[in-house]
Amino acid sequence: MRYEKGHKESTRRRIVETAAARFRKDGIEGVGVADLMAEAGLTHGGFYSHFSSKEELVKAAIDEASAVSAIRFDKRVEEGGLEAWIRAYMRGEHRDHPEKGCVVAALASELARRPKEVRKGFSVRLAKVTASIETYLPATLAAAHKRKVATGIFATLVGALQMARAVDDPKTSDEILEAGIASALVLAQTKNLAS
Amino acid sequence: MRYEKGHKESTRRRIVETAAARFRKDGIEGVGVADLMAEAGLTHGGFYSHFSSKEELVKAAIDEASAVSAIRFDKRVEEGGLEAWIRAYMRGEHRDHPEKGCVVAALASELARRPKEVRKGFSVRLAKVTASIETYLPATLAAAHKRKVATGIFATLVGALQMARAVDDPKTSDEILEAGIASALVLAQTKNLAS
DNA sequence: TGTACATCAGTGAACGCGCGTTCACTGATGTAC
DNA sequence: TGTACATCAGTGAACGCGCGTTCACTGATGTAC
Repeated sequence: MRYEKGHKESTRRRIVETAAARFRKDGIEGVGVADLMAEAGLTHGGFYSHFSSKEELVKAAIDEASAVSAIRFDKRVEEGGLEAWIRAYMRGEHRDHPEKGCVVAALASELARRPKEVRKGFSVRLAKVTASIETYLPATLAAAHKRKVATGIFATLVGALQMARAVDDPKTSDEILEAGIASALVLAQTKNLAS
Repeated sequence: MRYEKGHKESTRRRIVETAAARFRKDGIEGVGVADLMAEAGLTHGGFYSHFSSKEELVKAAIDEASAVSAIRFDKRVEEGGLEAWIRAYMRGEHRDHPEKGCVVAALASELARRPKEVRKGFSVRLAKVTASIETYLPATLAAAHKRKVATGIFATLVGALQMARAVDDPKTSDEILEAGIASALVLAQTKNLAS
């Protein structure tokens, strides 16, 4: 072989990482295979020796982005607790750089239209993030209620980040981020749930 | 003129309404002009006597969908209060029919990538919905805090609905809707905010 | 050690297709005389 | 009242373009003898 061992694997990883960033920045349908390959320093023809279709890359890219997010979440929460993660998630930097950020906030509405296989990987990761959040909630909450609140916290952050990105006025956008922090913190301190 | 007065206006409205539904269902980039015109019972060539570009239709369709949502919100909240609206928003029927539902949940992540003019109309509507929610929050909340909580409630619903749509398992999806209701209700009953 | 051959990641031209957009045209009706 | 003409919403063929995908090819290297 003319390339050293592991060369193909590292090329594949480079394509997946490029795609994970570009999909979050420009949307899945907003990025073409040729465009992506050029950004990875390759020509488009070679794409199909790595993936059988664009959809297969979509799945790999979402899995990759989810995994990286999960690792970053765990690290942040270990260092500073749930509140530090909430504040980090709602930072202006996160809003302004979707390509490096949460894949749920960047692609949720597009993800709903993808084939089941793509959504499967996403679901698994979502469950893990929610489970992690649960462990940081007040002990007074019943187990079943912890799950609900954890899901609610994540939903609040995802919704707020998306709204902050979609709004046209920077001041309003900043206010939405602040509102997201305040609301997520209220949920994080919930002592018990009705019913 | 060979068509009765107001004919063109009603055709235009029909195109906008068709677009408002299809964009929410299949995404803005997932629906073509020809496809849309056929669904409205027309041929694609006539499109440009109504709109100067697809982007102009996108703006009109989002304004239309936002206006209809706002009216439905006001009606629901007048009838049954904030809790009734929260429960209606988080219904399985809403999750399963994005084409008739909230435009924010259906398109938020795509909207962030649209030109400023499109986002402008969206921002105005978002502010109105938030202002409406505010009026139903506990009087013990300071005015500035009402805004934050109202934004947080809407963010929670939007995020939860999107997650419920993206997840691959129906049971998990139902649980997310329940979590969205519980969390939004916690926020709706917040008596005061720290700081 | 030197030559012939096999390997295979990556190349780049070409494919059919659907996109947004343009434009010369149609034909039913209202208006002018 | 009857004929000639103007109007203009809607038609449908055609445009250039970029998409995802295919495929014959390249050329640097490892292996066989």
